[in-house]
Amino acid sequence: MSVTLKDVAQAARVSVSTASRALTGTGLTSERTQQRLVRIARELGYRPNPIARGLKTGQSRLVALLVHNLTNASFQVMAEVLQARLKALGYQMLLCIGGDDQQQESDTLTTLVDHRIDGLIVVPTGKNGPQLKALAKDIPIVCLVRRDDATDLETVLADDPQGAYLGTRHLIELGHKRIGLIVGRQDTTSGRERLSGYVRALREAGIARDDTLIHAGHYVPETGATCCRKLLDLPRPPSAIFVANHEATLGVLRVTAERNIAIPDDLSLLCYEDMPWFEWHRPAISIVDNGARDLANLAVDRLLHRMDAKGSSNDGVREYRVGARLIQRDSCRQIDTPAPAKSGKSKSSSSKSSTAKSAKV
Amino acid sequence: MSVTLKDVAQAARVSVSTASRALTGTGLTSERTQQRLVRIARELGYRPNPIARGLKTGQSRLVALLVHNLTNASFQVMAEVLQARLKALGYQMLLCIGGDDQQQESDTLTTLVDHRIDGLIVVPTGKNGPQLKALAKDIPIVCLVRRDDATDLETVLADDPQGAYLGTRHLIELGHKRIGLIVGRQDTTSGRERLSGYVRALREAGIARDDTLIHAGHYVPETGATCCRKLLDLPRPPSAIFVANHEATLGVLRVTAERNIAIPDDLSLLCYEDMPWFEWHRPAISIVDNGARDLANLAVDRLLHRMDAKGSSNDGVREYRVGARLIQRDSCRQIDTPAPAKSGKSKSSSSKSSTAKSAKV
DNA sequence: CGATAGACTGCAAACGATTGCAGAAACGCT
DNA sequence: AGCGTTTCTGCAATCGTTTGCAGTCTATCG
Repeated sequence: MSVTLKDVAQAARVSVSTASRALTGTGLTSERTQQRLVRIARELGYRPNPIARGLKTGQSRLVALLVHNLTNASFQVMAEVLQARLKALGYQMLLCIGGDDQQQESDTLTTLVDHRIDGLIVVPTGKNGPQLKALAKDIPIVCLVRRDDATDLETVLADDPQGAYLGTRHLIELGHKRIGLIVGRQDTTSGRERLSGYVRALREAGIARDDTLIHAGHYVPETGATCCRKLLDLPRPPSAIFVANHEATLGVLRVTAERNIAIPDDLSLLCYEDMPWFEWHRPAISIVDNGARDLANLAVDRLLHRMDAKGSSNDGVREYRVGARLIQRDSCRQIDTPAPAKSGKSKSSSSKSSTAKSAKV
Repeated sequence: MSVTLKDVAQAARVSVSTASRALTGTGLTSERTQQRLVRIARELGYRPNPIARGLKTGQSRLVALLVHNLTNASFQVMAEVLQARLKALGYQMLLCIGGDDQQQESDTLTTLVDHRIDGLIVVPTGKNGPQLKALAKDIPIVCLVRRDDATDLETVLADDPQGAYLGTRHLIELGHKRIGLIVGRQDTTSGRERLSGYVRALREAGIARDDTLIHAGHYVPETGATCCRKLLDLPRPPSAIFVANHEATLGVLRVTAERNIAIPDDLSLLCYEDMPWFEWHRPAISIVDNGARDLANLAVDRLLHRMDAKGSSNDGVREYRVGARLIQRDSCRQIDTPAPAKSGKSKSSSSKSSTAKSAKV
């Protein structure tokens, strides 16, 4: 069907081997034939067959990204970054959705290695640690966003302790003393780390930790809602809430809307991770950005490095952190007065200028 | 590295050909050896090498899904559905992000055919019509969500005329007479079709079409915002807005929030396409669902059909529509009174029961 | 001028499967 | 027993590349 190396060789009246060498540019052919073959190949529209090549070389020029779902906006931008970077390097990215099912993820994994992918970037669910570990012997693997404790794979992570610290400190600087935290379960690394950052910021500011202000749960909207209710129902409710996950944010927004709580006037809201609609929301939601772009870029870098330095590639470093940064929008407000009695219905209306920045004066 | 067919054959003391036949189950081997080989293969952990197989058979058991981005939630669920279905059939799905760049999409396309994918499901951007057309001669292609007018490829579409009709009629039934429409550009099929559905519903209801109520533009938040402003600034603003795209919805929500317009009390809002946060938004946003799941399923069906009936597979039908359906939530309100003077600031507070359904009484 | 190194080139064997063809074995039939 | 069928098996070619090895040619040098 398509034109093969043999066709090119025939057209050029050379052997296939010469054609191969000329086109792959091994430098073992004369300048002249090399150029001639390149020209002829182009004229004929020759495209090397990656399957045949793969069979011989054992490489596929395929790199897989395995995630468990795509709903997280961070994954989307990471996927896009990876796609772009890898393509530029001559690799095709395979984006695979593992799903929540352990078995399905495992199957996908084996299919991928069957296809002899050259590298794998995976957001580990923690359900297939052993398999990953075994696979890592054969192909370069880099973990992204999460660490799999069952393995000692190289991992690229957001600096969660620092991000949570940054966010909390921001709220403290705005004058908040009672800051509610809705965080991930404490049996996950990210849950623990985000809590630790929060705690550290509090301690540095000399604010006593109040465990009634701290709620942990799964990263789903429902968690956000129930935790938010609990916080608001406290005898002394917080003046600010730090939601350590975008899914949970949905629940919080819902509850505050239901209770007619104005953000940021009645309550400041800070969120971890960005969503495209956050800046379109009214008020636009301030966030701690986990740096998805940087994460993705670093992940490719590490993976490529491993793919080059095949085998012995143990640099010692196993964990890379990329810094989080604060993006101030309109959902956090300076508290200057020592908190006047909450009216519970103080309609905030417009005044777009009530952002953290401008209120700082 | 891994165990090959030859290893299995040796272990079983048969030739590779016999082993091959036994394991692929061509029925040309004796029951006994067949079973024996299957057993041995399993014991040895034999996994056929798809690359080698592909080289010989010209098939790859790979099916690609090419989209231009992943931000649209519909694409996410479609991707998940396709992944699941295809995996069950023994195919691996390749999810590829074409991006906005025509060149990049084109490159991806050629890479895919280089890799001898068995089939392609593509959301056409319209930028690579000719290439798609050419490719269609070699591999089965099904277009999804959009039609590429430059080709006559088999296409699976949402029933946009019907969806828009459904939504508009819903608003009319709620008593709305002046219904703003923010729709896609009229040089796109979906833009035209959604407009046509809107117009038809109006006509059926005997409502005169008012072109000041109709605004078209790109599917981005900014469009939503500017169009929304124009609508609200009308001497006689609409009592309901139908936004024919989820991105534009962001802009609309922003503007209504800025202007302190209460939904649904001051303005009913209906949106095309679902987003995960729509039902968490307050008020939860009613939508016309384009049936992403059905679309995806139908697309696989069609693709598989083409892949089976290779070559002559021209059934005549080139376009499949899957029905849209209305999902009522809380953003549309019954208009019973002949529209009392708009106070412009009527704070709506809570009363969660003001949904379309309950207000119907 | 002849030897020899160096630069190219071609032959042929891989890579790991599938598959047409032909031979071998087993079987039934006259 | 002889023969034709049927059923199973193995040989070897093939898919489109890459690559070790050996051969050819040119050029350079003594």
